[in-house]
Amino acid sequence: MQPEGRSMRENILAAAVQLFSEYGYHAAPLRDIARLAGIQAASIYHHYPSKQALLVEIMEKHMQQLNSKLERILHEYHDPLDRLREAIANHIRLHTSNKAEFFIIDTELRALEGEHRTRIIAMRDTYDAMIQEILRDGMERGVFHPSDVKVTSYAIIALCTQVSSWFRPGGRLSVQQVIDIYYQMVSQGLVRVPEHKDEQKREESVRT
Amino acid sequence: MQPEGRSMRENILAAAVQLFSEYGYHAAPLRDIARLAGIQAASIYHHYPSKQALLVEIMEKHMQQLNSKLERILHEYHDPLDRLREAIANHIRLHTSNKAEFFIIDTELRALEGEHRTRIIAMRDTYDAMIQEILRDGMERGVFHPSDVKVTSYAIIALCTQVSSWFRPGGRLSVQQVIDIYYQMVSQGLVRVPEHKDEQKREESVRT
DNA sequence: GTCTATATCGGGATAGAC
DNA sequence: GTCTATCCCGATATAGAC
Repeated sequence: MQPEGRSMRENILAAAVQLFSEYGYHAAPLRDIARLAGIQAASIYHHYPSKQALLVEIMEKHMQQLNSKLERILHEYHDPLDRLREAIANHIRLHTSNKAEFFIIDTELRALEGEHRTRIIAMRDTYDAMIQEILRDGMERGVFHPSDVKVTSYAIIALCTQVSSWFRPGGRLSVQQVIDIYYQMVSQGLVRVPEHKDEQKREESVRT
Repeated sequence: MQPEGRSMRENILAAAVQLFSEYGYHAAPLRDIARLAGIQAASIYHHYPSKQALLVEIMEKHMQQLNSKLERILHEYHDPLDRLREAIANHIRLHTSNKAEFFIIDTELRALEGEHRTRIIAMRDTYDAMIQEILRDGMERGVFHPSDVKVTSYAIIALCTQVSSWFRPGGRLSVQQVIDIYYQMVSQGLVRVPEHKDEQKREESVRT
């Protein structure tokens, strides 16, 4: 079932990714992972010390990638709009090219035990902090509307993250189209403004 | 541990809500639920036929509430902006007043078996369809920017749903403040527009 | 490096007394 | 309506042969 060019270690991890994302960590039996990889359950222990180790390896690898790519974007770009667009694009690209892996990251944090949990959550917090830095800087420079930085960052991340739950490669929309739609929405919002009233208007309370 | 005014049936459900949301459905042992409710595991079966039944009852009850409230909003309001604001408010109000329950709905759909799964997913699809109707109508009437209705609906729902994962009652922000921030963001977006250029501009491709 | 066989445990669920 | 005792199964993980 698995391509032959991969090592058994990789085969096992790929099988774990598939089953963890499909049934969840606790509901995916090691025996099934083994069967998908074409070996017996006991043989997994030659490559990994535990089931938990599979989960940790999946999460760590891809969180690291997400973080390091965003870090590079922050160094390369300095205009808040560029940063925002590139951050959204980065998030969506990874969440679509590695759908299953990021779906696991976003749904199985609870399944991590002790140390591992603390470490992965710290990585996620680092990511959050970088997004918040983009927003804070953009607001200070008057490019973004003033607004609650933390809440806004959660909102943007939630938005782009969820892509991994409905996106189908080769489906109706290309990755780039999804990126464009989301960037449009985050930056401009839904509402069309037919005439240009005093822009202070939006600073007032939303509810009349 | 549980208030005395509730029936044991309710006690058990409340315990299940707490543990399912904290550890996940599969990781929450029935014995622990029983202990939280102050009885033995076997006694649960006098009130519920199975562990699965607890999950189904939690999900069905609150999805029904979410749907019926949105349905009423669609009947009461006809202006797209009112509808959007009320839909967001409804979603966020329920997701904050019943944090744990909706967190379960949003993370444990996979844990539903057979029939139940189909039924709950159908309820969710009904909800999606109502949100999409608000968007479609608003775009047709020129109140919203033209954009992909499905993707936009997923985005809004993802945004408002995630509130249940970080919101703390009695925390820094009130429910109404969160609603205002989110409505602001969905309707207006992040980017401040200092001068009012030709509004057709936004219809063009985002990437130069 | 993979196998078969098995240890060990904890899970959901049931039986039947009170 | 709740209890104790227990069934039965499937889970992760280990031992040791090949």
